[in-house]
Amino acid sequence: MVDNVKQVTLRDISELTGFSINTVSRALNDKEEVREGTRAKILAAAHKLGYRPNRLAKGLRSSKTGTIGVVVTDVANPFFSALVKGIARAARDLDYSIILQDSDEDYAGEEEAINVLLSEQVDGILITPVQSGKQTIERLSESQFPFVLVGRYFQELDTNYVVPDDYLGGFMVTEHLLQQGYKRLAMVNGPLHISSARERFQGFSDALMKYGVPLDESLVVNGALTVEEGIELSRPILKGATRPSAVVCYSDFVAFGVMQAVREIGLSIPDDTAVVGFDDVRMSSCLQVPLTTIRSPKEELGRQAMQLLVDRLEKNHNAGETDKRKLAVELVPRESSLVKGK
Amino acid sequence: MVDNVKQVTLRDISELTGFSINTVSRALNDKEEVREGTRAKILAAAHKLGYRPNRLAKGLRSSKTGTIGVVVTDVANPFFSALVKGIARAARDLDYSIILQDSDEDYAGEEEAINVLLSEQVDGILITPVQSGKQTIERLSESQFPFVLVGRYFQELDTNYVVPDDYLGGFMVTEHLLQQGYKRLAMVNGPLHISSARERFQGFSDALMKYGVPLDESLVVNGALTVEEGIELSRPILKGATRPSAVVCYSDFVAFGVMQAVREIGLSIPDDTAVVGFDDVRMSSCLQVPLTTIRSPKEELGRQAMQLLVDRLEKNHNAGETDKRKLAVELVPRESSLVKGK
DNA sequence: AACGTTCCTGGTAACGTTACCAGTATAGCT
DNA sequence: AGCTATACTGGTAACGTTACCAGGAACGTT
Repeated sequence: MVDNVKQVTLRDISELTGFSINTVSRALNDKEEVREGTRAKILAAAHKLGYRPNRLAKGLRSSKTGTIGVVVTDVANPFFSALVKGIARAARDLDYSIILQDSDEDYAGEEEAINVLLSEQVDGILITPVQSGKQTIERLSESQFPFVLVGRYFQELDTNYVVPDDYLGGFMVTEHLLQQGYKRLAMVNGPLHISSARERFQGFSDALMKYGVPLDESLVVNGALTVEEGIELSRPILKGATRPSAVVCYSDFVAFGVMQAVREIGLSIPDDTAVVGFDDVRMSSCLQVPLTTIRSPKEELGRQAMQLLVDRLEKNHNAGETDKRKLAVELVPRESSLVKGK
Repeated sequence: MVDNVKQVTLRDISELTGFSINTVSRALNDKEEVREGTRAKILAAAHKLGYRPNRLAKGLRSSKTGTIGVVVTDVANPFFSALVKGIARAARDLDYSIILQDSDEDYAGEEEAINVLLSEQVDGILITPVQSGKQTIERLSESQFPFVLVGRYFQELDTNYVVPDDYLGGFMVTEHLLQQGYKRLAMVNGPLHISSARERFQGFSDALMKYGVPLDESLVVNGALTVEEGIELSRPILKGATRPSAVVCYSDFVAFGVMQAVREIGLSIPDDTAVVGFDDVRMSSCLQVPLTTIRSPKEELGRQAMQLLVDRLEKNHNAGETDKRKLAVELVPRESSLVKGK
């Protein structure tokens, strides 16, 4: 029940029941050394008054706030909002609160966000790093402050992280195209400072190698994050001399842009040009030509990251070693890459 | 800079500079009664030590935490994540933090979320109410706790709110269809306990009346929120005896579902059946047949709600009267409702 | 020179909670 | 009955901050 809102304190319960504040505190925190009858009376009084512990005071005294800071690069992006959803769910289950910060894919913003979170005395931080710099994360790491990277990581840094297996994803989707018979593969990739962009490219290129198909560097472009960038960056490739028969995109968003560019030129999907994405955003299956993509377990990434962080905080669970997780991804073949008649 | 992470206190600065804790506090809070030289020394020391105020202690003492609670029904929904984005941006600008809770479109979840937020001593709450019950909000209202409803509101409750003009949106999009020559209009609406569903329907029905088109109740169905529900609920209507020539949907999501159902039956959009949505989610323009929709100013809703709340908190700005805002929406006509040759 | 005024600074207490230690009462033992 | 052990309870201090009041120095005024 959302009872009255003014602060009810241990003191009020103490006065109502006649027990000291100490006893009241112990009773409410399930400490053992309280007589059952006493505890019952106190609990009843607490309920009656609508007692709600003051987490500030609790946090100040015990230096555990039960609050986790979360920094994402863009909440409005469905990938990250799904991640946040997973984090929020896990937080509720584990009885933590989350303070959300949006870095807007900006390095200074990330730094500022972390500072605010530290000022808020959060117990730990979950962060999808911007990755245009790594000092911030390095500092956090050196300071021993508990944090977990989610969705992106630094290969060269020894930190906890929970990410999708982007390399394998890149490999799988490329192999899929090759098996479908597509030969001239292009890639409209994200900015290379982002780990997932690098890994997906690596998978892409390794798959080509495995199938003996040479990598045509003129068909690879980097830096696309949005629909618009997908359109802009794919145009030159699609209009170039050696038109690709299939385009691997950094994300579903970018794929939407590429699809638009393809149609703009008058080509059809998938007959003239196959397009594949990454993430499996909700809408990708709703397109008239549904998008082939790699499904990453978005909510699960958030859930596991949260769980990992809390485990570290509460159990001090092998605090020495870092925990690095790459979650399995899944190829979701749809029409945008299916050869007619197959 | 993300400096070292261990807590630096006023005490540390006090010891380093030789001034008392009080003076240090005053200097850092820009109080007037501190000599300039003193202030400079203190600021320098604070910077050197990497001082970061402890917001718990600050909040405990001053009963202002600089933290706002945010409750949404589903962060993973692009409409709400855009809203959160706006809130997060405004929060950063206004120097507030936000604690995010996801009620999962569940009434008990909402109640729980609010209780947690109160326990966190937030200064105020922004909430998109679930609306399957209103007691929670009523209690909040009675208790005088500062809060603002965002995106949804209760017509019968006198509270602050910032919502899109759903009535007008429903009216505009319906009028648009009628002007395009569509006559047999269906509506796949959301659950009627949600204010926006009721208002959009009202706009729909008033527009029909204005144009002298009778409302066919067999073409109206309620309760759709997701893509799947859009598919399921529209099927009977589309397969019914009196097939509609156009379908007004509760949201873009629902419209995606309806579009799928339409194609499934073998009809084409917009020639056989026009489909229009609501919200203008990012992807709606990327479809092969781009979706006509009503654009609601999602980030702006969040921004204004935050601004309103903070104004109330800080300026105690006409605390008596509630502030009710309906933001303008915009018709975005696209192919999914454009008659050939027009 | 004595006085009030202004400006700056420090001391003390408090916000609500919990940790630690000390105290009291009861029970169990000889 | 007297003793120790046990079970429960209360007192005090502290977390880091700010509000309030008081004190002291420096200055100008008469």
